[in-house]
Amino acid sequence: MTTHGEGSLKKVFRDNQLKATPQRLDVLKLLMTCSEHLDAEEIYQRLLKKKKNVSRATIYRTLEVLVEHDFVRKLDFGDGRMRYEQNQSPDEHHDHMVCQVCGKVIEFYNPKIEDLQELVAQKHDFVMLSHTMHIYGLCSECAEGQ
Amino acid sequence: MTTHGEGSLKKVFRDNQLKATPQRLDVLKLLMTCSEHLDAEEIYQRLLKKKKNVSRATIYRTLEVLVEHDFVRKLDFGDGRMRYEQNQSPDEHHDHMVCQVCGKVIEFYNPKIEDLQELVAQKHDFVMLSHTMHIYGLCSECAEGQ
DNA sequence: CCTCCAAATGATAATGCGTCTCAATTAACT
DNA sequence: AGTTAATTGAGACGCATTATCATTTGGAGG
Ligand SMILES: [Mn+2]
Ligand SMILES: [Mn+2]
Ligand SMILES: [Zn+2]
Ligand SMILES: [Zn+2]
Repeated sequence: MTTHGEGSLKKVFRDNQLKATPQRLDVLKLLMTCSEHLDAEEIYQRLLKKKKNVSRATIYRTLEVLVEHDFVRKLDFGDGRMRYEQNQSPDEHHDHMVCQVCGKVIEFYNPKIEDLQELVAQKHDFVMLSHTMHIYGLCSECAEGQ
Repeated sequence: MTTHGEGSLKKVFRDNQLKATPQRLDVLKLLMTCSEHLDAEEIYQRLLKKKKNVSRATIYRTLEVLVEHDFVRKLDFGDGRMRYEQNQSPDEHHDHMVCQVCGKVIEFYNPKIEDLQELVAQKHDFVMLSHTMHIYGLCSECAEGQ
């Protein structure tokens, strides 16, 4: 949970030969101070509310750049649009549980599953570069109300 | 690996109050005799080649019906289109490994992972209704050629 | 500061998968 | 065979995302 000053954020871009534009800084700052899993439109709307006008095209382009450089993870929960979350550190991986009623997202990390995934891949002479694991169902609150 | 006669396929639809139209039978027969993971366009093209002209709209509608009734599984490998595969039996689940170079799909089933997924869900008071697990990387052939 | 230019932006057109509409057709029951 | 509600085909439409291109701008160099 490091606090990110303005300069620190600019460094993120400049260290990668990218211009530190106000639009990029706005998008990155929003994601760094948000624990939710936002889609592009939600990012656009939240910035609007803060009088930060960034075009949708630029939001998509910035997200692409941030994903390429591993500052952001792009997630597909199967509802037709991609979601984005900060990627605190490249080694801090987690998977997701998504409630099909209220949309709540629960994050989890299970080292045993991670190890087994690697084993399964090896068994098939497959080089695992990434994986996705999504559990869909009902969160405790939504299961309660039947 | 049961062989499916024409009558057997018609039964699939009629048992569910659905008309056994030639278009639906064509789509179902193709999927039942195919071990690949086809998208809607590929299904359309393969039927065309066999002089079975089924409109794209009907293919989508038929797939929707087949998925609803658990004869077919709809898969999302994250490349922007859905893929479909026969669902031999409702209890015979498997997950997928996808080569990011050649697109090859390897199917696998790991009971330990399945059990752990259930445990993780329970730990969060989450009712798991389904899950997806995709391993992305390089198949043995593509890893070989560097 | 001032200049310069490749990189970035915004507006909007284009793409692509998938769904919807609606008139015409047809499966299946009597 | 006649009836009718379900299904089909053709094309319009929706929506998230990407591409285009004229305009703007970050930041290096002077
Ligand atoms: Mn997350
Ligand atoms: Mn499969
Ligand atoms: Zn819920
Ligand atoms: Zn391969």
